[in-house]
Amino acid sequence: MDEAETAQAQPTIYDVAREAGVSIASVSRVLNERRNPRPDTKARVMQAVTELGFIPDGAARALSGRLKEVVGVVIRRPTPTSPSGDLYADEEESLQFPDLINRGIEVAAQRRDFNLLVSSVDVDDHDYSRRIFALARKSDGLILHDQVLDPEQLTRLSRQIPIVTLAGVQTPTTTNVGGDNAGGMRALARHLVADHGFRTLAYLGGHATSPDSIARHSAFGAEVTAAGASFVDGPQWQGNYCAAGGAQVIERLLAEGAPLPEAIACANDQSALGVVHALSQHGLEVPRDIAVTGFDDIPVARHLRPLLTTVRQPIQQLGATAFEALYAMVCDGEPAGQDIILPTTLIRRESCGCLPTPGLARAVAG
Amino acid sequence: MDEAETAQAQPTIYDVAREAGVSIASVSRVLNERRNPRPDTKARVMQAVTELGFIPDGAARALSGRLKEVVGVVIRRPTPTSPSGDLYADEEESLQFPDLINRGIEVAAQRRDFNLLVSSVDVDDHDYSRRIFALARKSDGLILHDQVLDPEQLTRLSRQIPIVTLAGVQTPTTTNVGGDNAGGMRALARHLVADHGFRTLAYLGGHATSPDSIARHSAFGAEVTAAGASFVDGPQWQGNYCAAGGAQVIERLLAEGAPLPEAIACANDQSALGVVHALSQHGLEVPRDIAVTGFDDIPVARHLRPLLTTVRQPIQQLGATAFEALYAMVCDGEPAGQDIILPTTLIRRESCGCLPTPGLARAVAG
DNA sequence: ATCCGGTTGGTAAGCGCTTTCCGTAAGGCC
DNA sequence: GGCCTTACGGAAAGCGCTTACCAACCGGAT
Repeated sequence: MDEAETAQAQPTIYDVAREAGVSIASVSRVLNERRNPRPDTKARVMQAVTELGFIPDGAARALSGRLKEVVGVVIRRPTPTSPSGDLYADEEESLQFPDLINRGIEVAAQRRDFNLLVSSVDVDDHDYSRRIFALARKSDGLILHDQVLDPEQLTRLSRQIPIVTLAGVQTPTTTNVGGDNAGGMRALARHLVADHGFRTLAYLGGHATSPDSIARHSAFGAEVTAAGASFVDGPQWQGNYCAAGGAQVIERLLAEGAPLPEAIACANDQSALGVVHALSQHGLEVPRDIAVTGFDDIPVARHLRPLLTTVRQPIQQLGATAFEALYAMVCDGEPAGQDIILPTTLIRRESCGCLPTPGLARAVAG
Repeated sequence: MDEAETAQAQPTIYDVAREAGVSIASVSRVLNERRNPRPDTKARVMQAVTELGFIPDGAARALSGRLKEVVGVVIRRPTPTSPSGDLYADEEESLQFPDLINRGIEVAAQRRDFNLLVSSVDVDDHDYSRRIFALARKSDGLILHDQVLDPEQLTRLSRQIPIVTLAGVQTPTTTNVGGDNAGGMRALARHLVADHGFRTLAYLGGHATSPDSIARHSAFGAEVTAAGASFVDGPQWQGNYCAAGGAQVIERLLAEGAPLPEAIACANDQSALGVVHALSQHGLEVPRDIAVTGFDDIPVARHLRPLLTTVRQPIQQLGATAFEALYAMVCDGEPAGQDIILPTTLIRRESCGCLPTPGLARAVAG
């Protein structure tokens, strides 16, 4: 008999109770530290627990009125379109920013004994809302990256379960957490115009509907104009937060023979990465020929040549803050509808034309 | 009355049944497509469901004998030691390889309506095993990155729940999924020695206990020696899979005035990244002065200057394969104890001394 | 010794589902 | 029309846990 293989029998609380010669209530009380059981009861239970390798079933605990201790996280997976060949084939799958956010969420969640339940959706998935709703019922609360749900469904769902959005917009039933887009972009614009003297500047966007990208766009444009420089704008500057998208914008502009501005502020670092790459393919060197900047300050930005000038967001802290906000809603009944904005910092490195810091490319706060 | 705020009442199957004028059994049958209910019954249930916005509770479903539809994933979070200053402060938190694996798992899981439940552990966490065990009881099966559990506990846990390891070793009760370390490193060694004529080569390790790193080390060393070149080895070549670790190894060697080999094969791309960075800080240029290679072929490797020569693993496929193996164990009772090895490919780019591909840095399969 | 507040353990209800087991209605055949 | 087969709906059990609720028991005061 090959019972060694199929011995997937997980001990239940009844097994423990029988083994310890007590009732299941006592076992539960010992495990949850309720009502201070007598030392010898506690000892016998603990021994039975270790002996049997008992771990309480999460589903049963959750069902019994308590928390699931799970926070659902939804990220948007970019649609795999790779027009520029296989170079970017799965680059699009390297979502550094969301992954870092998730790590921030996870670290914060761990302190409360929560776990992350992750689901990704791609936009053209007709079925995405079903999956998000299913995720909702496996979780105590939801953290949504980007805009993965249309406002109507968001509202509906937020009546059933606490929701925190990242890079979304706050609603009466929903809390939002984000970085200070406007402040960061204004500082960047001032630096590029006032310190470097650039006269023509463009903003390379993220997703067209992204509130973050929209905010960055308008703050940058306004500040550039206010500083007396000219803001190059138009639909051809629409990227998608990915390196491939940034590269594509450059390729198109060059193919059309359009004149490039003196500086390009990208919606995020990944886009900037693609832009720098595409420019170098055409013999244009950053920052010698043109300045390029990013947003986020993802870790790899610190290993690129040239070192990327960017606006730093406290990425992990964004995630941690989102979790704490959600936790407060779940456990303390904290009301939703807040808008939490974390500060951003201009990081001047090389790609804007600042001189390389000799010896070590250490970040310089602006 | 502010009931608008606290109306967190999630409808249950009873509400639906009442609304539709049927029994809860019928509702369940409609939702799970069992026993082909009569059209009008189905219609009334469906209407009640949409009207109330009902979504079945995951915990209750799971408890009722079915699956949780959750796969637990444990990653090892590097201990935050940043000896080289704040440059690498949270670079260590950018775990590109694990994150890509997870994406692969997630995509595969989604096809089966599973979700990823993620937990990270850092090695010095005394409490890590409790957390992994808790995760186990919230999941139908576990996928473990690295070696996050000692063999004894692994065995114990694997008797209760199916486990697939990545980059571990397969055991009688556990299936392992990994890339072909030996094959990839042999091809790399041959290329470096035979095609480039390097005479002294070193391997910069990952974690000392990582089976992957050990396999890469010995395959590389053996092939280098077999090809007649000399293999530089020793404890000073111990990295930790992170850029910071790679940089540190170089810093120490240079500080000691030790002669560098002609080529350094790193345990993974992240290490190589740190190595290249550290070398350039000391005026050593890759590949002019020294050759450096990676392993994994993470997407950013394609944007580095110089383009990184590396051994490509099908990263996302590793994740997807791990999930499918686990799923087979969970649902079809597939026995454990398999060892699944996916092929690797040598990718010759620039950092080994190969000429840059003109125009486009496209991967060249070896 | 009797009574009484304070503890501690056991019993049982119930969380929201799935599923088995019946009962009944509907349809096919003689 | 009566009988058998088949199809579907409903009642109820039960998944593994938490937590009232209640019984028993402790020591101290009377």
